[in-house]
Order: sequence, then structure tokens, then C-alpha cells
Amino acid sequence: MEQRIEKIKKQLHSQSYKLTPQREATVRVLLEHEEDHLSAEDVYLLVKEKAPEIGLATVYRTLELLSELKIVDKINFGDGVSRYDLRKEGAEHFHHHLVCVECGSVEEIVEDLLTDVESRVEKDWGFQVKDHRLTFHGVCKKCQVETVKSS
Amino acid sequence: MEQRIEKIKKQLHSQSYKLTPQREATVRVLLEHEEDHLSAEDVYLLVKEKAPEIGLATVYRTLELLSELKIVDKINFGDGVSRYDLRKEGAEHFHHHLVCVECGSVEEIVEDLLTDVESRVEKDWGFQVKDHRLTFHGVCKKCQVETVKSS
DNA sequence: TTTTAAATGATAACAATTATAAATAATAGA
DNA sequence: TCTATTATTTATAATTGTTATCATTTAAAA
Repeated sequence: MEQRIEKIKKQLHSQSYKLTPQREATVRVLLEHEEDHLSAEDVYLLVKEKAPEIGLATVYRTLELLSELKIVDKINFGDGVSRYDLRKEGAEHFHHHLVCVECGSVEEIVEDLLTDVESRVEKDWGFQVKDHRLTFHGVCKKCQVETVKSS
Repeated sequence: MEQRIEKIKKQLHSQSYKLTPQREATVRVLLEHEEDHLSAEDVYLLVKEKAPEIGLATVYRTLELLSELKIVDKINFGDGVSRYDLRKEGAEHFHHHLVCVECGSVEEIVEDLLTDVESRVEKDWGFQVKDHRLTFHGVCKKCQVETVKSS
């Protein structure tokens, strides 16, 4: 935890941004909820627990900043809200998601499944890939079992 | 064009929805702008040209309905707006997108590049894939040339 | 210190979307 | 046909997520 904060601090400094107490509190919340896909509002409420004086605007600004620095990825699953997802340590690309259409759960795939596809896109379409967003919609393991049970 | 409208009409009827004049006008706009990625507002303005009395709410409802029936796909490129993209004829899955980070252009890949990846996901993660969203962010062919020129 | 710049908090403004209610059109039953 | 019912639409109000503004605070530089 402390190491990752230290690292993020350096990333900020390298672009001459500071790790203010508010920013640190926000980053800590993100680290503590790495598996979740929090909206700005979610983050705000959680940060408020440890830094009650923080303003919503600051949370938005911080998340925006972290997005620019590729520390978090902003993602949208089709409900009206943006969600913020911490990049895995050392990850070059954004990880993938499995969204269950039955229960709404979101699972992550950290492994990069797109290397082959990306080289095809670069070669056949002449498009220089910098990053990707890949989400599968379907039925998660758990809901498949439920379906079998109830049928 | 007429054939595709006829087909969509049948799809609607099969779920006991009607193809009202407003809905038809909306579908026509989508068909005429198949290559674009229109927002609800864009669609509204275009529909208004041929059916000036239509209301914005109706456009939203129609797009929502068409989404449910998988006639269009709702997509979000990270700016605050949802965009609506007509499915290609007979396409099982949603097509892919190449978004240029320089000029903002959006190119489509109709070919399905994910069949292998999807069978891996089904096998290794036990997730039953129904559909996908794949977007690459990078530099399009045109902007790559521009960069070379200006350097 | 004094000065300057960066960051914050509160809140207003904004834009996209959804909900509401009255009016209209279509449909089914008597 | 007339009547009752339902679906759909329009106009608009309300809501929601996000961004902009501005006065204040904090930190850094001179």
C-alpha cells in the first residue's frame, strides 16, 4: 500500500503535481477498493469517511488528474455513470471486463488477451494502437448455475 | 432500404410494438447515417428535418426500444454522450471501433476479431459470452502521416 | 516577509437523460 | 358504428452527473 502511494506520488511529482492530503485520501480509497468499479460519487462518499471536509469537485478533479496520468482508467458500462478503475501495477494496457447481464456483477481479466488482435489491427488497418477497452457481456458462472437449478 | 425497414417492422411486431411514423422516421435517419455515430441529439435534429413535429423524448424512447431489440447498439466513447450505432445486417455481435486520439475520428471494423478470445474466455473463465464491446484508442492512418510531416 | 501560483470547497451552471401529465392515435369489444 | 381501453406522443418539468466559477486557503518562490 505505502509503496504504491509512494510510486504514485513520484508519478505526480514528475509532472509537477503535488500529492495533497485530499489526493492522497482519494488514492487510498481507490487502493482499498481495487476490485470494485466505483463512480465518482462512490469515491466521494468513501473519501469523506476519512477526510470529511473534502468537496465533490475535488474528487472529480483528482480522478480526472489520475486519468490523465494513466493511474486510473475511466470506464463506462452503459449506465449513466463513469467509473474509475485503478490500473494494475506495471500494466501497459487497461484490463478487460466481464459484465453479467443477469446479476450485474463485474469481473476483471488482468491478462492481456488482445496482443494478437492488436497486431492485426496495426497491420491490416494501419491503426497505431495505444490502448483498448474490451468488455464482454454475458452470463457469469454463478448465474449459469442458478439458471440450471431453476429450469 | 425499404427491405431493411420492412424487416425492422417485423421485429417490432414480433414483440407487439408498432412502427409508428415517428419510429420509422428515426430508423430512416439511422439507416441514412449508418457510418456515423450519432448521439440522441444528433438523431433528433436529423429526424426533425423530415418530421418536424417529433419530440426529443420520443427519439430517446425509440432509441431505447431499438437498443432492447438489438437493432441498434448504444455505445459510449468517453465524452458525456451515448451514441447509437445500427447493427450490421445479420451481425451476431457488435462491431469494433478505432477511435483516433488525435482527431477524434471513429472507424469501424465489421469483421469479428474476437472469436478466439471469446472461446478462451468461455473455457478459462467459465463466462458465457453474449456480446462484446471492443474499442481501440490510438492514432489513425491519416494522423500518423500528419505527425511524420510536421516532425 | 511579500508575492505568486496551485489547489480546494461551496455552489452555480450546464447538459444529457428521464419522468410526468395531458393530448392524440390506434385497437378491440359491444 | 360507438365506446372503452391501451399505446404512443408531445411538451415540459425534474433529475442527475459533471463541469465551471470564484472566493479562500495552502504551498512555494522571490
